[in-house]
Amino acid sequence: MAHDRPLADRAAQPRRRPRVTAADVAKTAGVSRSAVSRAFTPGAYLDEDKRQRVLKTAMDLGYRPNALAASLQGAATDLVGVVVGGLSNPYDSEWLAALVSALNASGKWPIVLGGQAEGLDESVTSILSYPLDALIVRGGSLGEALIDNCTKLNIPVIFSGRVISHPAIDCVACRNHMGMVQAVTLLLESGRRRIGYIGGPPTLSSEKERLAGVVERLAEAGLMPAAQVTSDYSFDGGKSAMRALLRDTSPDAVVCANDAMALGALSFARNTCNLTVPDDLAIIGFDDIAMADWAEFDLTTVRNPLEETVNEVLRLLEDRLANPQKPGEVVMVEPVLVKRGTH
Amino acid sequence: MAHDRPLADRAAQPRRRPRVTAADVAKTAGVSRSAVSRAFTPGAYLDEDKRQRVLKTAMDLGYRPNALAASLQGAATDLVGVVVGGLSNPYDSEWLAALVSALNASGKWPIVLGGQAEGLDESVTSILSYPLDALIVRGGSLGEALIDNCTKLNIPVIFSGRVISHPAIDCVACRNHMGMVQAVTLLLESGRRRIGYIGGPPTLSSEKERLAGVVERLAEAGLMPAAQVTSDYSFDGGKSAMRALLRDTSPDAVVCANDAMALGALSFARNTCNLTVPDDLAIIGFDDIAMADWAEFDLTTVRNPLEETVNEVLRLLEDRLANPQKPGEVVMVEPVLVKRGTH
DNA sequence: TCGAAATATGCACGCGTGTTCACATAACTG
DNA sequence: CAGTTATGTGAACACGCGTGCATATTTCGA
Repeated sequence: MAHDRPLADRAAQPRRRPRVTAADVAKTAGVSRSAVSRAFTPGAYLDEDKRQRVLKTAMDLGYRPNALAASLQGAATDLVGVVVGGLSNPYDSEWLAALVSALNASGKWPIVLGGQAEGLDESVTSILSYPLDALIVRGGSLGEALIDNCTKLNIPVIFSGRVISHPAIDCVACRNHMGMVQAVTLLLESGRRRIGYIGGPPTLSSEKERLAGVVERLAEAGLMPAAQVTSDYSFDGGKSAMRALLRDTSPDAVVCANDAMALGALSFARNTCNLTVPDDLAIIGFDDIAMADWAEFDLTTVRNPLEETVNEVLRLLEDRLANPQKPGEVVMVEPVLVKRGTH
Repeated sequence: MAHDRPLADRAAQPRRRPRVTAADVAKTAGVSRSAVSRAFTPGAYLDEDKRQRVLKTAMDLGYRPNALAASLQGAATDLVGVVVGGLSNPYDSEWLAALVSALNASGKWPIVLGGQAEGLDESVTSILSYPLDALIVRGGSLGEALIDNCTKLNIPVIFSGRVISHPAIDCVACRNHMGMVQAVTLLLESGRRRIGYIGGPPTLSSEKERLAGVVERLAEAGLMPAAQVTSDYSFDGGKSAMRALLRDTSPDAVVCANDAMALGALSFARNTCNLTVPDDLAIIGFDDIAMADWAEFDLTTVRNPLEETVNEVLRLLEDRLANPQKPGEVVMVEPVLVKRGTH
């Protein structure tokens, strides 16, 4: 911690030159500091000539109001925390890119936490020292413990990809169960009967829902999963899972909990096992990432609508900021079965 | 702008409950506000019992020091701006993920700008209102105009993927020219003579270097590019470029300015034109993104070392913060030819 | 010409911190 | 016990800013 550094050291260290301040501009332009502040405040009384002079001086000195100091007076900071787990899942990357872009477009500035799972809780704790306007959390990347923290700090939390039953929390999530029912139904209709499943980390609520969707739809048809393996949502994880799965059983279809694993499974089946997809084996994924549509893969999958999800997150954010006391809202997004060439 | 909102409206709008403050904790715990501050400051004189009492109260109330208010006293904010262009290039996504992860690990909090090109300059201007410790800029996503702005605001700038000749700016970049020389040399050695090139946006300095590497190495062998097309660093762009290229010429090898385009080109050549790679046509990319190693592609490429780049960015950042006045540093990263199955 | 309304401006305050400074108490020292 | 030193502590200040308030200047109507 910087605090531990003795004061003598801190003085010895070359201090960075301080930022240009409104007082500096005032002195240079020969006006009062209030005038400088007013020059940057639309609608404030200030002689037009003087305003121009102040703005000119500010431009020369490279001054601009310090948003943090301004926020001390109660204004919004426009800073939004964004927590995303390990970015090994391409869908998370796409989600992050879309969200960052959308936040920027509406004048919010995302402080991003993620990339590694370890130390994430700690990072979130640190970031709560900043007066964020809100915190946006991707899926199961975080425990529910932080909700209390945020509530006490009056920082609204918005979950994406996970439903939280809490009176004042907003969520956007996909109907995972329904999506998987559609996928399995498609397989059953084309005569598949030995259907395996490659799942993600079993602790995630979305994973539980997807698994349940598969199992229950199969049960409805009087079937059980032909095999079931757990992996980590990554391409390589999908490959390993497929290896394990094919070692013990010979399914005629495999449903994967996300596209990255589906692509890995597909790759392993084709290139290592010389299986023909979909003739020997059907594979269906979940998410519909950009790569699913590439000719090499042409993956049949369940679309987890990205644009709609991000739009809803932003709408919830704006609503929440406009009315901090409103009750929590749960938005469900409808999955769409995308039939391509692997079923 | 929020400023335009009349005061009456702002008052009518439901104010968010203010954050718990040190004064609140002091009152509740029955101590002075100074004591609260000291309780959170390692090495400050404070009775241990009292400190525990304060911390307990703070925990109950959900208090934690406001980092922004604290930064007013001259401390570092630990906020770092990160500017990345449109994230259509997967290498940019990988770069962002690695950088965010590394920054988090060293206690810096990245404010991310990117996703769309339009309005990026404007966004950067907005974000400079915050007292950032530094600004990290990816490649050619931004004009040099902002350097002046940042210099005046005393915000250090670090470029990644681009060399800037400025006395006080740090950069990390790959020897693009050398990388392309290696790629072309490999093709020449295996007997290729009709070598085409698919380039990225010609305004980028890295693009100019890569193109120059290709052209000059060919010239050295007494050759000229068999064809040359410009595209946008995306997978689909690579497909289109390959279509255009094959319409007019029949090269025996194509060098691509990045992997995403190379994969698109590879996909088009194989799936649409039924060409055999590498027998009919060799394809070499640049970057070595994760997908290049997938069995479907097995792309021969020039590695643009990601981990090393990010490590250097972080080192430059720490050095710069430790010594704001030190001269700018240019770090060159060595590309590595990765021979796989497409040459 | 005089009063009132409109416009322009400086002073002072508060936002939430960390830290200095002066002071009060406790613990030693001789 | 008197004198010095260690240990705690609260009041006060500064950080950079926006804004309420009171005051100074100008404009306007009668």
